Amino acid sequence: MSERVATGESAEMYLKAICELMTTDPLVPISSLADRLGISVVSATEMVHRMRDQDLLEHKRYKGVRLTEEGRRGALDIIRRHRLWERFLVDKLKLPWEVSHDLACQLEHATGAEVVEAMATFLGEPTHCPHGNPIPTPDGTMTFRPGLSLETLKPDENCIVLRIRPETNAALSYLASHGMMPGVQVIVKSINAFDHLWTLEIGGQEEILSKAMVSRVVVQLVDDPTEDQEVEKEHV
Amino acid sequence: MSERVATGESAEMYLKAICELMTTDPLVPISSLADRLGISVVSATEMVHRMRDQDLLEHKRYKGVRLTEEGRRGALDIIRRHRLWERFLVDKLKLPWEVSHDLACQLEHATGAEVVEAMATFLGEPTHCPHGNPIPTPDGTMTFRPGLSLETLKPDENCIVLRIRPETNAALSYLASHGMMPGVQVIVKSINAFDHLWTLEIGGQEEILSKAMVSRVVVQLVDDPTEDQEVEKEHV
DNA sequence: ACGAGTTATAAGGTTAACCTTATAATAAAT
DNA sequence: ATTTATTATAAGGTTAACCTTATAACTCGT
Repeated sequence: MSERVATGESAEMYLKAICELMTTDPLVPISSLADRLGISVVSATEMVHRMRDQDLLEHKRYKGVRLTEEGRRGALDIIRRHRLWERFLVDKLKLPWEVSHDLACQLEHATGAEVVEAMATFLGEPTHCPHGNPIPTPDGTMTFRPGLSLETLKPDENCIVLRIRPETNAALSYLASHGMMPGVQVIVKSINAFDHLWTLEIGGQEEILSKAMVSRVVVQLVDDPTEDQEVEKEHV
Repeated sequence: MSERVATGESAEMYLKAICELMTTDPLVPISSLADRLGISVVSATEMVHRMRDQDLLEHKRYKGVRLTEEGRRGALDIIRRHRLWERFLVDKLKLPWEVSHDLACQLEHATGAEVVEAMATFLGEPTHCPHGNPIPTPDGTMTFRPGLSLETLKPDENCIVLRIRPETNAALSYLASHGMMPGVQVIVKSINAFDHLWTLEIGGQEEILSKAMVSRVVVQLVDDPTEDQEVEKEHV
């Protein structure tokens, strides 16, 4: 993770986007990529070709795109830079949790290895970003804390938020405004199967969220559901 | 100094360069500009035209370029961002003094007002960069500590280094390797008028520097030249 | 006041990263 | 198996920021 692998800011954005979209399927359709980056499919295809020529990825026609080992290294490098900047912005500069993502997007492209590693030391080698996602190590490893999607829970189940994912500013702001952030306790109150609305108790407050939002939250079950109030005190 | 005035990284570099070259003459020839930015005169001229159309500067044919009020504001904004990043890199990340300039050049373009001001607070509202140059205030003021060029001194004169200027990585590294940095005491030992070499005592070490390098150092005279050793202890 | 040297402009080229519109190839679903 | 929807490619355009080479305009020193 020492020398920069991608040429240009743009390629870095592509690598990061592919990495994020990879979680559902390792083969990422160019259309999803274009969609996420807010550019046309034609432009994305062009860029994919350029990146294929640089051995950053493979392209299976009509199927999608998959990172090569070199591409994966580059992607993790950028994600490391990104998440370290997020930690800095939140922990040191006390900037709001929700805006740190977009601000880090600017900074991540302007940071070489020397600065990133000095930052990591300065921040105390953090392992997770403020949104709960793991920070890749310099040797290219990224391990998620085991958890399950909030949408798999049933009413009355009790959990702690591990992370929000994928990270986009709009979603982060929205969830933050409902108190949804890593470390917070959530209890499923009821699920309306008809219009897909979830009523949740988030850190003691009752909130209603759509299934789409609920599906972005990864949690860890709290096995001991004796008295809600008691458990809450333990964990918040 | 809130909203960004310049379009693109490149324009920001031009503004900064003009501001630095302005110190000798308020009318900066395009050729000097091109020289400093390491680009062709034709390209610099093109860019100057674009920036003139954006009212960032005026161009007096065959004379040079002068910043408008808007351009000046933009330039000071970038210089503020740049010098705050330098302080961060040196003070917090403990990166070497000489490399901080180039690293800050990357970061300065990736930082909006919110981050810069949060940084300033975090750093304790510093007034000078690690090379001794003043950090502009958010309202667009920049005041130099009064000083004189080291090249105006005579043998046996005694001074403290205030700043190095203009900042370029090569010059900073070179001067740093000879112990020349703000706060250090310098005594002029002898000046060879023939090949323009200056023999100096820099922080107790005898060093030889060219006139070109000496001219980049701004100092403050030490009025009390009783016993060199004594004075040194007071000031280092 | 003229010629050397500087400065500006004109003309045409390059690259990266985007765009639109139109057509062709393939996958998936009836 | 054929239609529909997705995906890819072809063709041509745009913008910012650079480049070179050539020519024109101007300044300044003698």
